Amino acid sequence: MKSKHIPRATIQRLAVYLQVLEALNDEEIEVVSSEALARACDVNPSQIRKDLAYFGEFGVRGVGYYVAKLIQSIKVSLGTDRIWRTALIGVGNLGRSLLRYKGFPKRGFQVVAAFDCDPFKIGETIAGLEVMCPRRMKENVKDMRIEIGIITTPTDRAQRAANYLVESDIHCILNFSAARIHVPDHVFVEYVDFFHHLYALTFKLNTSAVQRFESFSKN
Amino acid sequence: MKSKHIPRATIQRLAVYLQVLEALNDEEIEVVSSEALARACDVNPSQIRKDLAYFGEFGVRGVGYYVAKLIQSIKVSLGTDRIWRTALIGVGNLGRSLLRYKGFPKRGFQVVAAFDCDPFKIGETIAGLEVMCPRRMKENVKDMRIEIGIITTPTDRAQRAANYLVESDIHCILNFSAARIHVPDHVFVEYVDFFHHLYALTFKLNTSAVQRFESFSKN
DNA sequence: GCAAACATGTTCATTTTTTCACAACTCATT
DNA sequence: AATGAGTTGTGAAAAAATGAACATGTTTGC
Repeated sequence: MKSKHIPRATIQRLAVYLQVLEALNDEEIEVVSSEALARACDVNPSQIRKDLAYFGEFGVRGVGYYVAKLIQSIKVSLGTDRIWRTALIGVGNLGRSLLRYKGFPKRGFQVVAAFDCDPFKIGETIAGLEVMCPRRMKENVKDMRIEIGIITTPTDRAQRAANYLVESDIHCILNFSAARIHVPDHVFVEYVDFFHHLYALTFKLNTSAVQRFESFSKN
Repeated sequence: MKSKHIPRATIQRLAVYLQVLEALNDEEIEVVSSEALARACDVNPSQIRKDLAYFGEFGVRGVGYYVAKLIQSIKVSLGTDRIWRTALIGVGNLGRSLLRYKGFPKRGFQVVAAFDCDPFKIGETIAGLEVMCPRRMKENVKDMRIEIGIITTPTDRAQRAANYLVESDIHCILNFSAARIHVPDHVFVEYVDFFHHLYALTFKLNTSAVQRFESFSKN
């Protein structure tokens, strides 16, 4: 395997494989073929083999993939074979929900600090974390070894939150707000918005409705 | 423009364009060029022009795109120039948060029914909706003209929820649970999991760390 | 020990997506 | 009216992703 650029789509699929493999593991299934895994993930078997080949040779010819080992290999490939320490900025409804969410550690993450610029929220304790002023972010990021920032502010506060994060030397941002944010080149930003998925659905509904209409008109 | 298959990536980008355009509209900017929009969305200008060309000719040569008109055109293209009626299944933490979330109408959606199989939850009223038993789903879907189902159950209940939806003649499912669900071919499913985005970040962090290490070793 | 069945890793052809480059068109200015 | 600067829509080229095919390796059964 030679080092090469890895498609973003591959990373997304790896996340899916991981989820399906965890389910297989829970069912105490020990070995899986690319074909069986492909059926479960609704992709092409070669696709899976190729995706995995970017990172190494994890399977056994004539046998398949050992589920537990493959899970571990994918976690290493994605970088989630350890716990990443994150900070959350913006303690509104969404922020509070995330702070109270128990599922982070299982997926390789931990929220270790919460920030909000609202003086009424600063000092409040949520899920064991004291809400802090963003002005104190830089020192906290350093002291607490925070590597990822999660923005859950309202749209109009997102850029300021991003600025605080960048000034605190964080290069990785997960942005739940509706704002596009501008950061230096070396900073990675991922945008989360479940409406995008709803749009994908309405688009399909729409076009399939149009198709039905058109074939109806022709007859 | 001839009718052709439209890439999924195009749909996702349209959603981004829409968000940026709404922001421009709020700033009362009336006209935008593909180049300016491209900068804001961090994509290639021709990409934008081509994405839009799938659906029609929305711009004016020598001028650019009229923001308000383009917003409307994209909404029509995505099918969100109206309100879609959705039902939510699974009234846990996430389900409750979504039911209480005020932002649906602005994005073209409305949650008009909530289901849960827990007898202690049935009858409870959340955000003005009475939680109902999934066994009553089919009649409700018909009566209330529900077109999209949103699954917010625990992982092990997701498939059953999907079955209820399919039996109720719903062809569109947004699945927030961690389970892959199996449905007939004519049913569309979209999966929402923000950890996938975190994985994309840790992957990049990991590889850029490796690269730094490797170039350090060489010197 | 050998053959048959199985399944991976990888190459190669195909398909899809992105980017480039430019003709076509608009508008402001002279 | 003509010129020039600006911008779209689109065909062609380039790049990237996908899928099929097969050589390579493993296991089972006889």
